[in-house]
Amino acid sequence: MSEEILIAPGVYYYPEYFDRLLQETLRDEILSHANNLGWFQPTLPRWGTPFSVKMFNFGSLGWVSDKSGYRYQPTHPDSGTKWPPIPIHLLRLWSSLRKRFDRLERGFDKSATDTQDSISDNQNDTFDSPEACLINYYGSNAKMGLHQDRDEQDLSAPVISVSLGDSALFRIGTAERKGPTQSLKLHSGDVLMFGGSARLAFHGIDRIYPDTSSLLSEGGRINLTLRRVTKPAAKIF
DNA sequence: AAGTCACT
DNA sequence: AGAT
Repeated sequence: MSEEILIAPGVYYYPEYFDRLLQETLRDEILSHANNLGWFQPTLPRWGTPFSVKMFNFGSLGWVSDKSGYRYQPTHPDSGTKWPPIPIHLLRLWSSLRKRFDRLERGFDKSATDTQDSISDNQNDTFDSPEACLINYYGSNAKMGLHQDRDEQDLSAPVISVSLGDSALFRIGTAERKGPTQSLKLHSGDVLMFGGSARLAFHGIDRIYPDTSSLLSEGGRINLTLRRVTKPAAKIF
């Protein structure tokens, strides 16, 4: 496992989790699908004001927003096409860090169960695989105001996010809008995970630092967020 | 208000 | 630039 840094209760930072080769693999898979089916531009409920970021999704359910509201749906809002499957490297990331999070939350010592800490898949993982992978593309002037991820029925699983491309200034606070915040500079390949007491923490992107990465030829930043949406089915032995 | 702008 |  790469370095693990506790930012706040329930907020974990893994700098340089993905090496350059894996970043390139993820980039290629994301861009081929998103450019093929098309990015969509989310708009604010009621007002219809467009976001500055472009979006796309992988997985059985994708997050979308328009005048009707925020919601998860299995199809692209423009074409009605089903979202492509979540890339294998992201499923592995989820499997690994989701287990890690449970142990950290339950207060277990890592060494006690380390031999079980495999990133390999097995049938028991299906019940807890990520259903949604939202992809946000930030141009050099794009921002994302402070908000909560609260459109999921199941808030017990953490949110896991991956940064690709240009660096960004990320800010995260508490579950209260007026709570104190901390800023963190995220770089290409970094992973951030927040859940438990931080699952409803307000967070956002204050700015993108242009030309700080060569990963994306057109510049900008791609952020991937893996989430559980529906209540997981009961595990039966 | 997952926006945009303002102020310290 | 960075924090709010």
